[in-house]
Order: sequence, then structure tokens, then C-alpha cells
Amino acid sequence: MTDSPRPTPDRLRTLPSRLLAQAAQQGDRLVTGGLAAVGARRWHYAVLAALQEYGPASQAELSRRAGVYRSDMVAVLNELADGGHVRRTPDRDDKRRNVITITEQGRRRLDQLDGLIDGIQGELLAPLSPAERGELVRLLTVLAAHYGDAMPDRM
Amino acid sequence: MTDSPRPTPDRLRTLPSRLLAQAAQQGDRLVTGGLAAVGARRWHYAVLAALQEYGPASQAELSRRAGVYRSDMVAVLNELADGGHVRRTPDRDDKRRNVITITEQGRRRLDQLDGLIDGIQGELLAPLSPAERGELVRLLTVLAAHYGDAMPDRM
DNA sequence: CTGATATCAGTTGTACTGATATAT
DNA sequence: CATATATCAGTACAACTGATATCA
Repeated sequence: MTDSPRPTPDRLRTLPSRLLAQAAQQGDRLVTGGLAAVGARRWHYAVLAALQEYGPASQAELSRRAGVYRSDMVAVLNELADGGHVRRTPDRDDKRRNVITITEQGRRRLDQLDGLIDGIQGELLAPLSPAERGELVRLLTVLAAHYGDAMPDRM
Repeated sequence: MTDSPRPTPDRLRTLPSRLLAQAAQQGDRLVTGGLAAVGARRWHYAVLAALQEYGPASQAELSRRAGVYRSDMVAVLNELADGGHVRRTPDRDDKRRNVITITEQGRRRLDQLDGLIDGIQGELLAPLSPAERGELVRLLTVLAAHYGDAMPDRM
């Protein structure tokens, strides 16, 4: 009686955490590759999009919006500033802060990246019908909302 | 007319590749943490499961089954062999190969990890109904099958 | 010869930690 | 004092590359 019924023979191929990892990895490959082709990286897009959608912000605030660590944000903003996509100006009201603003050039860059990223999502989800894509996004959104509480602080 | 209609305001929060990355990361966290608590790592589980499901194999064959690089497989098997979960024996018919066999102790280990991993999947998918979990797995499986062709060689 | 195998050494990228100076 | 900010230095780990010796 020490034998319990054998688990599904196909553990590995049906394991949700593994399937998620596989799909996410493929997404990363496509996105990273596509962005690299135009000299951008993932966080560049995330930061530009966060800036455009919610307006100027301090670096710490941006970290929270985009999900980047404060420590890593520095390098990302250096690169974006070097490219002229973003401006760093000291905050007069709180002298600890820099206020990050997207530039006109940054907006054009974001438009370019938007198109690129959108095409890549289509490639990533190619075998799914529009309804299935919607359902997948819905399910993943439910999960994301649930993790929200348990996620790290991006300290 | 250079202005195209602004894309969804909520790009970042609805971007499939990002949602996948988030969910996969949470899965990794849970799985890695759970396995670490009993002194195991992700590849240990994958390799033991692959061995039990498809029988003994060479290291290269195992790499393909489990999705580990040949170069990284060496260390994984060293650890599994040190723990007595796996046996490495030279193949008489093809002297390049080692034949990897799961031991009785390895089977017990796999049983333990199976229970652990199963519990973690439940935690990972907690907010989804059984039907939704099934649908998510189905969609991800379609994606995985589609990537199959384009995936790296695990050289 | 080509090709596969096991192994080792090493790079890259990203998540993540820790500390510091400065300001609130 | 405790807390938040920007910055820098550095760790841990996984994915990935390249080379080598051995053998089919």
C-alpha cells in the first residue's frame, strides 16, 4: 500500500508552470530580438510607455509603474537620456527626486516600438484565434491581479 | 496626418508577452522556492520525471527530453548521482554514451517532488476555476506545439 | 571524413541584495 | 529620529556559446 496511483504520464508536457515558462521564454526571445534590431531593450519600451501613459514621474515612481528595480532604472534612464528619448530634471519641490519627462523624440521612438511590439504579439500568439487570444489575456490578467499582493517591491 | 490613433492606453498591463512573463516568473518563484525547501532544483525534477516516463537514456537524449542544455546536464546529473537518485553507467554498445538510469531512491524522490509540484500548481492557479485552468493549459499547449519548430536545439 | 557525445570554461542578461549620500 | 530617493557595487542563477577529446 505504499504505491499511490502514478501521476499523469505526461507531467512535464502538461505542467502549467512549465508551459508558462516556455511561452514566456518564446515571448522574451521574440521581443528581445525585435527590439535589439532597432537598438532598444525591453525596459526602454516599458519606461517610455509608462511615461506616456501616466505622465512625468520620479525614478522611484517609474520603477513601480514599469516593474523595474530602482537600482536597474538608473542604467535604463542613462541609455534613454543618451538617446534623447527622455529628460532628467531635478525636482524643485523635493530635492531628492529627478523628474523624468518623455521628449518629442521619445514619443516618436515609442510609436516605432509600439508597432514593432504589436507585430511581435501577433507572431507570439499566431496559432490562436482572436477569441482565444482574448481568453488567454483574460486568464493571465486574473493571475496577475492575484499575484499583485505577493509580488516583490521593486525596491 | 502623421498621427495614428493612440494605441490602448493600458499597453503594458494587457501586453500578452508581459503577462506571460509575469505569470511565468511567479511560477518560477513558487517552484524554485518549494524545491529548494527540500534541497532540489527545477532540472532535478524535470530529469527524474523524464527518466521515469521514458526510461533510461543517454545524456544527450535526456537533454532533448527535459529541455536542458547538454552542457548544463552534466552538473545536474552530478548532483542527482551524488544524491543517489540516478546512476551513470557507460554504454557498451556506444562507447561515447553514458546510460542514465533512475534508482529506487530516485523514484521515491520523484514521488515526493510530484506531490510538492502538484501543490504548487494549485497555488499558482489559485484564482482560476478548474475549467479555466484546463482552458489555460489548452491554450498554452497549442502555443508550445507551435513553437516546437522554432525552439533552440539545446545544443 | 562528418557527426554525435560528454565535459569544461566562459559569457551574457536579469533578477535581486546591500550599502551610501542626500534629502524629507 | 525614521523614511524615501538616486546611485553604485556586487551576487546568484539561467540561458547560452565555444572548444576539446572521444568515439560511431
